Amino acid sequence: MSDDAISPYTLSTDDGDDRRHAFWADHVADAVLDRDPDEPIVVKGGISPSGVPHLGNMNEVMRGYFVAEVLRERGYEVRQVFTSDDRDPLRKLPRKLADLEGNLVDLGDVDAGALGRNLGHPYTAIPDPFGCCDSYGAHFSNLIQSGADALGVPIELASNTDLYEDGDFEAVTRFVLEHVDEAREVLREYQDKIDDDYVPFNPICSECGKVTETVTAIRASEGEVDYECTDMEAGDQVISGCGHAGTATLREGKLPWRLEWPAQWQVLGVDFEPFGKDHAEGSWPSGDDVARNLLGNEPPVPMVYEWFTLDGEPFSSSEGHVVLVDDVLDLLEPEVLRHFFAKNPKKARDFPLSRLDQLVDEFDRFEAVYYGEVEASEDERERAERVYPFLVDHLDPGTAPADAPVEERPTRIPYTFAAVLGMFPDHDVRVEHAVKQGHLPEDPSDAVVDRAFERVERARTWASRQDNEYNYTVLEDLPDVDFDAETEAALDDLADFVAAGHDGEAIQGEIYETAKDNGLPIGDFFGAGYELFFGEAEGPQLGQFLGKLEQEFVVQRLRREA
RNA sequence: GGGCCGGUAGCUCAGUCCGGCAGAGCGUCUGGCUUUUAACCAGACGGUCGGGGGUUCAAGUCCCUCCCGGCCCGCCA
Repeated sequence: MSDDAISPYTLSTDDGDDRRHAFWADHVADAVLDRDPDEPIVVKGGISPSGVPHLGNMNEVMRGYFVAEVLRERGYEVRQVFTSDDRDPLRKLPRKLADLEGNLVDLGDVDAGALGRNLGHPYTAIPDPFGCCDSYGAHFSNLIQSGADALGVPIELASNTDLYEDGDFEAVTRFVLEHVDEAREVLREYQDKIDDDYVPFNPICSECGKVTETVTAIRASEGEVDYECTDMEAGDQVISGCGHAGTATLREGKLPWRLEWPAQWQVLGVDFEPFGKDHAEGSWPSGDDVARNLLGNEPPVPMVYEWFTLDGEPFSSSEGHVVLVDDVLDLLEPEVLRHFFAKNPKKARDFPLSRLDQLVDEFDRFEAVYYGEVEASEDERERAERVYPFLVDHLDPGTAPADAPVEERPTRIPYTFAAVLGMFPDHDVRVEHAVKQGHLPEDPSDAVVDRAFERVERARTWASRQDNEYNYTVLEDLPDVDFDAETEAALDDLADFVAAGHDGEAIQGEIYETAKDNGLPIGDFFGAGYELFFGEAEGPQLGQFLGKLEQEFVVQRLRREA
């Protein structure tokens, strides 16, 4: 490894002066600008379109985005390029796929045989299993693009296949093959398999279409190599070659990853690139080395980000433990999700679908701190003032709170209260409750209600998908019930208790008392309550729940009056 | 085994780069207010800053060491 290799842990490094930033992206932007980059400054990310692009993959888009936006705010022209490494060969069949709407689909539900026959082929040369896009690679690239779109991030998607076919990679590929000895020498530091016959170029077999590994002759000046289509090991299985011996141009193949990444930096002029921690100790040092000591380039400013988990478990496309951006945006507003990605990339975090309310509450506070509505520490305020404008559409980055038009400030209903509102099917009832609780102004305009109630729909979807304690629908009208005399008496007693004004905990206790006083088995009494309010045999903790509803409604329903 | 990143209140996280009283929200508890409340207000409880050692007038922050978790250390990407 070269001695001047730079640490990818950019956020852990000293600026070298007294600059102190509330936002990590400012720290990175400083590091980029210290290089005196030419404009447009290029921020890159990229993934292999091998399967379902889940929320974790969005780090690759969002981490770069915030740096790009900070640079734009400082007056620089910035391109955010995203490479789809779609010339990579399919090495194993994914167990789960996703259609263009983001719905997960089992491998068995598509033509798995057609996919299996394409092992070893570039993703862009494999038919789209859903038949909707030009290729397998294009299909999943589209999903990445729509994820970025949904979060309002303008990326320029660059297909590796196109970069090869259009000749953008030709010069650097030729250079590598002309300096194959030096290339081997650099790579040998990182890979055991580099012998004197190793050629860092993988031609695509003209006969069977597979990405091959055996180059038998190099004619760099003529822009050609000879190859033999030999067997290829992929994990624990072998993808067999067809044995064809042929000739390929430098546009008809690909560079191996350790060279391809630095080649992208050179061809696209990349100034900054974030990447997951899996690259930190592996391909980053080798890429840095290749860029400096083989290609003679300065590598981009790097930044390692930690991975996050989904409900405490690693993302796993194959096991279906994934969530896509579109799924998440059914549950919370884009700005809340952007806030999640604006947090310190050095920390491994959980994305808790089960506790999304906490994530939303955190954002609501962050927003309130920005607008100076709540007390906060100096650090917290500094961070909110700097970061918040990057999260929302209604402010430009760099806007100080004093300059922010207050009338644009969104009305937010606390998330769990929104979930409670969601239990009522009737719109007017929802509004009534929200106004009464002070979460909406008196006589709110339709526009204010519509905007605030977007969260009600989301919270309702959340309750339904999580099937949690908010996933119930309150019956608007008295259901057709027929209780015995004891039950009716007990319900009347409970109604009197509620009418006297007690909180949920007290009501819960009283339910037990009332049942006992009237000689009812407690389970039957709870059942009667669930029947009355939900038309179901079971429900949420009843006392707590009734305490959350409007008293008059509860009393009338308990008395079977409405 | 080696390298790297992380570990702060019950939960979610700021604060570590640059040493200066251990912080916020949620949750819990107490009280208040609203002639109803999950709302609102006030307060309380809650900590071995993973453990230990060192430097310092002063350490969550710097140094050493150990523990735990993740990533990397064959190929691929």
